[in-house]
Amino acid sequence: MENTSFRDRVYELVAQIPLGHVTTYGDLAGLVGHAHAARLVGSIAHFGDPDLPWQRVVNRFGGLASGYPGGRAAHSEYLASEGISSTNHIVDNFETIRWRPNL
DNA sequence: TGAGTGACTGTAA
DNA sequence: CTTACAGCCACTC
Repeated sequence: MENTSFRDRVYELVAQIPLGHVTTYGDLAGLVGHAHAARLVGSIAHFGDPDLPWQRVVNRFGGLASGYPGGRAAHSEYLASEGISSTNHIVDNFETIRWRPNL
């Protein structure tokens, strides 16, 4: 029995994001089978498990999230501590560090 | 139980 | 930058 709810799949994926890499809400949503549910990923991020590295999850532009606790500044600094440099609230080399579970 | 809200995306204006 | 519409599911109240 696979209790594969949308939320559980997102948890698994986010938990598997390697250090120094990031992914997008749309990608996570699509990977769990709901490409139009990017919003869900955001909701789950807010109400879900705070221990997961949501800071590695960014929007389609590779930019920082809107409601991250502490603001985008905190988010950018958090990413910097993982080796992810960012400029103007947009992660550097976004396409390069963009992680995918199929890889 | 039901309504409201949301850390998003895409297209359009 | 803004607003608007449409789509998805989970969470809070």
